[in-house]
Amino acid sequence: MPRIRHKSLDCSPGCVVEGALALIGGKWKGVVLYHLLQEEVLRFNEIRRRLPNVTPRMLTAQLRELEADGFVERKVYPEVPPKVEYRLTRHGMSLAPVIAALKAWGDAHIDLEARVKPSAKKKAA
Amino acid sequence: MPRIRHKSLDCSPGCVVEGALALIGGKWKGVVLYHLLQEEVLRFNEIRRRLPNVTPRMLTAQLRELEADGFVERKVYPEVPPKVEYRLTRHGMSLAPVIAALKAWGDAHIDLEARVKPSAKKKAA
DNA sequence: GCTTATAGTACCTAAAATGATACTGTGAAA
DNA sequence: TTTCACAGTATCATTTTAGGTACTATAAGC
Repeated sequence: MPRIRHKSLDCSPGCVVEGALALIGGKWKGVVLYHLLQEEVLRFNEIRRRLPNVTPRMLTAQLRELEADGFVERKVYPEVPPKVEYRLTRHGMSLAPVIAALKAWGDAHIDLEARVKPSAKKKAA
Repeated sequence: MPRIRHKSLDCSPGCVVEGALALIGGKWKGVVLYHLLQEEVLRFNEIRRRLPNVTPRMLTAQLRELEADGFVERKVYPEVPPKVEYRLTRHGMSLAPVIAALKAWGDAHIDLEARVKPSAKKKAA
């Protein structure tokens, strides 16, 4: 997904829309937020199991960005084997209506069986 | 923004969230949709003027994708100089609650003066 | 005759974002 | 003793996305 990173956000008033999208627009951020909204607390591999196609590299990256943006909190237990819990911060929870709107729209308009979206132009194999 | 394009969307139920994000996650799609929701009809250069930093190349690309995804309708008038109108389709209008949620969240949580977002890691110049 | 506006296109490049694969150290379970 | 799970890293390559600049045709306005 395109990270939106204009130096100047001078496309007001609509640009907060872009700004919001930039924050949750990582390839897996939406689902991660969704699951954390559902489950309160999840460990790294618990999230991973819910996202069958994510690589640990990507999941780490997405979680770190969500953490940097203040949406999730990462709690490391000094145990062996390692134990790390992820949960939403208050700021992260404020995204609930956004995620809910996306979910509602998706449920109503996305056909999961048709696994390829129109604009995903793929050359005829 | 990362286009989401897994071959199999088997991360249900949360993955419609990703699916939805993939559709509106182009760098300028959010703002374009926002403005079209506000104004009903806009011509190419009218949109362009509302997005000070967009290049015609990018704007065309975003509009074409929105069109391919069935969100906007492109109406060409066979005139000279050219006249092309863009407006939302019914499908595009169904995104209204999503855009509204993004806008509301952004208005509440994004500081437009602080032009750089936390996760936009930029090396100290 | 020159400039402007319209709605783009073409070509090239740079910068992100994503992906594949292999690997780490430790303790417990088999 | 070998294997497993945990929570990641490291390294590499590929794919996408975005941006820059220049250019098109035509008619109207000056």
